[in-house]
Amino acid sequence: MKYSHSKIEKKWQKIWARHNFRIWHASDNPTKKHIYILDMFPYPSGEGLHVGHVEGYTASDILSRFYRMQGYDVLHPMGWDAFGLPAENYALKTKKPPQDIVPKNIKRFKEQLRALGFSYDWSREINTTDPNYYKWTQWIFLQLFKKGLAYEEEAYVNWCPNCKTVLADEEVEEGKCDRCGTEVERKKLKQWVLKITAYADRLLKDLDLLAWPERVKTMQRNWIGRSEGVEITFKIADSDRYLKVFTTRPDTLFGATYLVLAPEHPLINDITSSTYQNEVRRYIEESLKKSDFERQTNIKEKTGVFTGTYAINPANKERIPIWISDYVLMNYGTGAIMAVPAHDERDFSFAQEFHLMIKEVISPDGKEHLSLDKPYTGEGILVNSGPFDGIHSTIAREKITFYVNGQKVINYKLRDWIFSRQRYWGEPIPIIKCPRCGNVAVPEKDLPLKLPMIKKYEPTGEKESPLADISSWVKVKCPQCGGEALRETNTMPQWAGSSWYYLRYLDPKNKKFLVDPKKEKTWLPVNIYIGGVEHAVLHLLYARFWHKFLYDIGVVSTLEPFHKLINQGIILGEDGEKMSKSRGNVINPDSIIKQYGADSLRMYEMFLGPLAFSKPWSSQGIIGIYRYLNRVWDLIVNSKNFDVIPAKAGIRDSHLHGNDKLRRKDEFIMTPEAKKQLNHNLEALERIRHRTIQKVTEDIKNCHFNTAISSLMEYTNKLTEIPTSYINKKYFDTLVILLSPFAPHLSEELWHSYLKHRRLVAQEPWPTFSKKYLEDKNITIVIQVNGRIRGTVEVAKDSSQEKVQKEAKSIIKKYLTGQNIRKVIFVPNKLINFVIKS
RNA sequence: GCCGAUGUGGUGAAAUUGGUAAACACGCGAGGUUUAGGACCUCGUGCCGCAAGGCUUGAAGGUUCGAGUCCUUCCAUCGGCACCA
Repeated sequence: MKYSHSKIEKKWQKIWARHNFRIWHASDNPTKKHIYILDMFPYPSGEGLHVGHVEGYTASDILSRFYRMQGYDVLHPMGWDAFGLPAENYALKTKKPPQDIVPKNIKRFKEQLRALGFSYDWSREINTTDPNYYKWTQWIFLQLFKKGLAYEEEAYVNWCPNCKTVLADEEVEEGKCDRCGTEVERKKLKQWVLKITAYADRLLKDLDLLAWPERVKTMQRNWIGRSEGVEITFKIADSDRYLKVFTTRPDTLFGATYLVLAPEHPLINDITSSTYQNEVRRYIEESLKKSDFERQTNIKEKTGVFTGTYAINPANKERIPIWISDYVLMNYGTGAIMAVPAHDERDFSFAQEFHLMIKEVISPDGKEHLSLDKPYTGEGILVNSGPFDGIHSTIAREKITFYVNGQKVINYKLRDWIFSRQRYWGEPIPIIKCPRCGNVAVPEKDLPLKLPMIKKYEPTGEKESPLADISSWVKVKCPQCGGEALRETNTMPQWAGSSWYYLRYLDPKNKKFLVDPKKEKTWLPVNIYIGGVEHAVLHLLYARFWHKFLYDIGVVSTLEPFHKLINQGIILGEDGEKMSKSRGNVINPDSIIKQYGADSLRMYEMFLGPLAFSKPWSSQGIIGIYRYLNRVWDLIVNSKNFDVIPAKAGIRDSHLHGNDKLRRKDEFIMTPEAKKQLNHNLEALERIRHRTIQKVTEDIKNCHFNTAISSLMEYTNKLTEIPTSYINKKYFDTLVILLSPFAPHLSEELWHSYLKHRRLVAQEPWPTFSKKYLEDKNITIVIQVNGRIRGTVEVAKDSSQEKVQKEAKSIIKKYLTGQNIRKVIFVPNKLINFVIKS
């Protein structure tokens, strides 16, 4: 019998699919040990599943199957993140509504996931575009609105002229739209904004609670960008106005030789002296035209303009000029800085450009230097700082802050989350704009506020979404005063639905509430969350924000949603480059499944290397796994290996051919050496079985799937060395059970049809190992002289030093003759090291 | 520039607390089987050397009886952030 992967896989997929895959359903039984293993749900694009999805989903499937066999109640759900631009853009291109396209894509994805044998609990399937789902997305928005955490604000925002919508800061990469690559523009627009900054501190601090990869935590820390500093007030000279600046280095205050305002700073009009007004106006116009990105690209060349006005440095009462420059950003700190060119690179280059005074106040060696050719940004001793001379900068920070009555403040780089999109395919924002009452929440009983079908969903390119055209939908009575009002026509961003989906899996059909508190307590937090690193500052930050908000209003009981996060690495093309259509190096999972089967694909991706590494695909490599599965099949089904030992032992079997060999397996006459070898192998086999169970168990727990597979191969190789007829069936049972999370179809087939078990292998308890079998009776001890290996000796386990030393000495006699042994280091069951004088 | 991760054969990679570096595979070489190719099976395969032996985990130091593993400095690759005062 040949291993026919496609037949076997179809057969078992059909069996698993009975009763909507009931065998994979989580039971919600509160008395059982439970574990929540979650995948980042896919965006069902028209492209279908790629090999990167397969990697993460296989890892989580192995874990799920493993924990089920270990007796856990496992929650392993799947769903669809289907709102957002890709579906809508595809709809525009094909002139079909997204409502038609999305279900088709979902169907394709679901078939592909099924063809890979993933053990999802499909009874909990969710879809972010389903009104029964987004009802609760809207509900969460309303709670944010009621707490004042969702509000409208007129601000400069990122506008993508191609996607014709605003974007969140997180969606802009190097000044470009992360979706289409178009350079974003700066537009002043009134937008819905979520106050994520109110949670900045908690989002930062609680990272310490999480078992996440360090780089993801670092990315979030950098993104939140907390910095402690001081606000210092400067008096404007010849005026009774004041100006606040933010600095993290108040110790350098005596070196502040000018101030700089952002071009958007509200005080500019009031303080600019009449002679400089034209110049200032021109400069501001120029810089407001630039996008944030343009302002940030030319880092070296500084531009700016003098206001003609001076301020008083509160430390030394010196008059210092006030300048305007676009290297100062309005939306960080106070939009104004004190410039200390001697100790800051940006201020230094600005001062050089405009010939402003550079005054040294921090010196690494405590001496004054006549001139600086570059700024010194480190700590040191204060000079030129009046009463503070000679004090170390770290101490002077406090003292000078107190001296000038500075206010300690904490600033964050994190900005509030711009939450409206001028596009059709998203959750409608449940707000009614009433000319009398202002923004009014849609009553909760009217949720979901359904997204209406529409003829033209092209983006308007204006601040309204295409929904604005449907007057029957837009015109509405104000729920508060009953007067004529209009609906908000903007929709939510793609990230809304994915910010809480892990909660809905717990209770997907609950009509009364987002999630039953009892179920929430049973399952949260998610124990293991697997997905790509590309969501580090988008989805993962947004979801943590919403979760913390839901915690505050009592919907969830844990501080954090995802306890352990695992990022799978990227699978590169065979050329070592990122897979892409234009490079032509894309590997299609469907064709791999067709050629080698889902089991081979799953197992190959796991064998490739550590889960978190980026690894290139190798079409030779998958053949290696395919061969291995064939060997397992042959071992159990065809028992091809039976003649190995006799052949080695010198029995001539050349007159036997093909199937004759199989039939004649019991007729071998063994030579004494062959018998001895066989007995030795059989004795070793039980220890190897236990060790393999231990290794595979621990490796799966640690997600070391590549080494788990290695030890399965070693175990299989050992079994192949012994004639099948001598092997107790339990050795094959163990192999198939251990293999089943990796290659479930093949395993079920062998388990059922050849090892003749009645239950599914997936429902078999995971095997256990016992300590007493883990170690050999005899142990090889390494013999070293001065730490260099000179030989080995086999002794009984736990032999005394005396005994080992005696034997070892005789083995490496030639290295010791005439030498003075100074010291002997003995590590029981490991090594013995003779230290001799040289 | 700052932050994070990673550097081991021809390739993907293994290696409890520091204790036989290169497990498991791919590739390659030789042989077997096969009408042939493919598939399969057996043996070999870090480097130098005929051998004895010596060398080897990005580089250089250090700690130790002993370092891929610990410490210091440096280099390279990948990823993230980047005028955030």
